[in-house]
Amino acid sequence: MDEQARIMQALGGVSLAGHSIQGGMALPPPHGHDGIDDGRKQDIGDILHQIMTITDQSLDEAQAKKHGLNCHRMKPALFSVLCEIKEKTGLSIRGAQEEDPPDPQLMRLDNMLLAEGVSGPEKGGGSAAAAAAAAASGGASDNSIEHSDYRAKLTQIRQIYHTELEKYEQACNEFTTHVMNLLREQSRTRPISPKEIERMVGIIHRKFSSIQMQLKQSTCEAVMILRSRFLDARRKRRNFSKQATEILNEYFYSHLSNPYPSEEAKEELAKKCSITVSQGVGSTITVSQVSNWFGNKRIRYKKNIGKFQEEANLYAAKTAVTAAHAVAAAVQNSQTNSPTTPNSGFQMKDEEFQLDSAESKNTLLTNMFTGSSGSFNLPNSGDMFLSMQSLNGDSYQGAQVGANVQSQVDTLRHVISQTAGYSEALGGNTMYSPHGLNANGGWHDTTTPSAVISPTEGPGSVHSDTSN
DNA sequence: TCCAATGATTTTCA
DNA sequence: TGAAAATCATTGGA
Repeated sequence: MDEQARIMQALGGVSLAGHSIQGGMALPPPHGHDGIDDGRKQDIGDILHQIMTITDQSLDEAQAKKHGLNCHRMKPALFSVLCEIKEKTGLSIRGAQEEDPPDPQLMRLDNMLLAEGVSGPEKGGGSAAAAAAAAASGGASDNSIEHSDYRAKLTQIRQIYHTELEKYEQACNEFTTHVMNLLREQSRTRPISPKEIERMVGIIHRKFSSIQMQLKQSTCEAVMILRSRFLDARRKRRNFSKQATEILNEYFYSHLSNPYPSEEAKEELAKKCSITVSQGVGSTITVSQVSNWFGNKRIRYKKNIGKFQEEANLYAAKTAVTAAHAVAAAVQNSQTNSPTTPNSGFQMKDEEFQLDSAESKNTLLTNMFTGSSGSFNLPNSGDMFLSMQSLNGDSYQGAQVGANVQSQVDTLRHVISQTAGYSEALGGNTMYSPHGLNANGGWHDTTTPSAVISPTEGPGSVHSDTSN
């Protein structure tokens, strides 16, 4: 109403077709009385009055009035004047509200959403961010589970963002169209210039862009939370299962002279640990975790050898017994498998693991654990342990071993007890002697780190590492 | 709640 | 680039 009143006031004194227009019926006539002028003034006053009071009337009544006004003979002239005035006012307003510069906050949000892969073309749902985080965590492929989780959540955010953005754009367009239609409709009865409509559209877009900003801000917050959780999760740890720790410890203590597993060995250990590990969904031990474990183990062992002696004894004994069982099983196997050809040698699962029958078993066993030359030579107990396990599997049945075998085991134990490094382990009373560490606190320099499975050999094959 | 154990990360070095 | 060393941070038992 105020706007109308202002327009009406502005109309006061404006010349219309050579006549002065007076604003409203209530306004006093400025000049002298003229019969014809009075009549016209009356008409204009009527129209304006009706315009002013049109909103106070019922819809039907207003529609009827509106129609009447549209058909009024003075309407076009009045309308053009009003448009002229409105145009001037509109221009001044428009001049005052020139195009806003791009909001830096919005630009920041846009850039972040683009960097995180939320907005812009889909390229794996923020794989760049995930890769960056992976690089920070030290292993690109090792964190694939976490990455896929991250990516899945980011994709979820992306989808929600795009759905909401679509809804927002739709709502914005619908509202703009509605307002434009409304203004176009109203422009028949009140002066609304195209520029004014344009300005109104601009206002609507600005209002909607604040909603868009909120949406972008919320999305950014969600991404930040997800990211921080993902990065924090890297620090979260779960203890390895007992079996996994045992496997790693067994390898460590049996390779004490050179506890540096090769990449293949690490992979094999990781695989081995993952089979037995039970830490819930997605809790496989990775190669980098194996590396971490050995790194920690080496440093902690070196720092406090005394503390680890008991553990070393335990694992050394375990390794020796496992080996003994494996050999006993092999002996048993040779006896049962080749009854008609006792001198043809015995063959185990692996084809490479063949022995010349000319050697007596005791000599064989002695050679095995003293590292002396022979067709069957175990380099160190570590390789022995793992190789034997893979040869013999976990299904070794002690009951199958007869008295003869048992005596072989006893012999073996005796032989092992004389082998450097494990003498105390089987003696029980004396402490395990840490070997491999040199005077400087470092491990002896060995040729190549032994592997669980040599790349050139199959499972269960025997290596020729004589570092022990 | 404390604290040792331990997995992970960061920094330094060869 | 891998390992050592230091450190952080969580876990789990007492």
